[in-house]
Amino acid sequence: MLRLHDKHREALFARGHVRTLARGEPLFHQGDPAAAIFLIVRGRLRLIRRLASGDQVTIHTGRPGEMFAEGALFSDVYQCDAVAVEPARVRACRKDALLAAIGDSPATLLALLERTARLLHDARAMLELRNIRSAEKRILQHLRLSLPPGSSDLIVTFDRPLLEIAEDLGLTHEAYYRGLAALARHGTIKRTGRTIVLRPVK
Amino acid sequence: MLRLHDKHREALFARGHVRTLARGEPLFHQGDPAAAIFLIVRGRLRLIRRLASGDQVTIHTGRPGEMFAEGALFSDVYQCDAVAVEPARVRACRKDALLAAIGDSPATLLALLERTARLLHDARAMLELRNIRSAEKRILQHLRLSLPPGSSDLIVTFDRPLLEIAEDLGLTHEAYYRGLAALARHGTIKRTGRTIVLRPVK
DNA sequence: CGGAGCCTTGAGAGCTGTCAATCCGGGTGG
DNA sequence: CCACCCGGATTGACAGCTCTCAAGGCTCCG
Repeated sequence: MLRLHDKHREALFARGHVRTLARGEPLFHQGDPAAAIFLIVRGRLRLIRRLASGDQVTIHTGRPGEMFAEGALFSDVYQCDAVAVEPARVRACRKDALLAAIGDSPATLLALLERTARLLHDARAMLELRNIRSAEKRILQHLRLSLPPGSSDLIVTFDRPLLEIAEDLGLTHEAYYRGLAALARHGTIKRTGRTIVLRPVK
Repeated sequence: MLRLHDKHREALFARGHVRTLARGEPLFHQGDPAAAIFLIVRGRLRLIRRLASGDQVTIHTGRPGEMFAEGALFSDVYQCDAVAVEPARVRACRKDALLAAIGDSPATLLALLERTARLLHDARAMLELRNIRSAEKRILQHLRLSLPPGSSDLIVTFDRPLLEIAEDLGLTHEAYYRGLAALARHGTIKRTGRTIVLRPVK
């Protein structure tokens, strides 16, 4: 879930063992010794907790480019099962290697903390977005949050299918398209493919 | 948003300036020099981002016991406005004091990273919960996640109003009560006040 | 040319939000 | 000591919104 700066990430995972998984194939199991953390190269993986009650709860869904199962850094065994939602490829980084690397330099550790804090911030912003019940308003606020910070123009361009954006927002893609269409109809936005221009609020 | 171990927290905030806020009163403004982070003693505070478009988006809502505005650690100025949602009291910790404290000991820094990673984990689990559309299933999965880990019995006891639990789950309290009632009707749970016993799955 | 994703729109049903009313327990002030 | 009030808990009725299912068009690529 953490995402290091690119150079650090490369260094840590460059020599790592690569593993290819079929749909539904497990990467590790709850209770296995926590020996490594992973970088997702392709596909999506799920962390699934098996409970005393006998059933399971999905804890997280990891995407390409993200670090995965970094909770293992702070535990001797994996706390969840990890399985591939779709055909996937991951690169492993042994835990001891990573701990040694960050143990060397407090600066690296601080950078890691910063990035984690930022991810936490993002996750919480996402939760706050989901408190908006109306699809149209939620979509609009998300667009506003997606504005490149610092820039004064009001243009958002998504670099992945709107399908996925909808999923992030907790909406079906149909509801998302309809919401965008409604916003465009009211003149609040102008859309061309994945590029959206917001109308300033007076 | 971070939450340090209690002793550390006490030490850091013990001498901190205390500030009392009325409903709607601002704690700081976007663009102010980031001089301190806060511990929420009472009430709830919101981080609100003012956008180039002219309107605002809520980024986070902080609760009593939580650290607040710790993003300020990594920025020279506050990125958001902070206002009290209700009458509130906070304790400040100057940023330089905090940085000095964690600069002294890498172990403290690592502990802080661990806690942040855990909060990130929790936030993402919450997001995953919200992907469950059905109120009844969402409530049930939340109960399962709320089981004290390690214990083999299936009892959850909430230490705050169910009203707030509902809010966390993104449901109205009415929908939450109805969901609980339905689960009890089907025999999936047994409830007495804020204590709930889950039925094992077969 | 054909297929696979992605995008788009329609119609209908079900679920949740909203509004409203009631009950209960605890705390407060007269 | 009692009356009152307030916040939490609970349930009913209804409207509205989103999900689901379905169908069709688009673009890119083999």
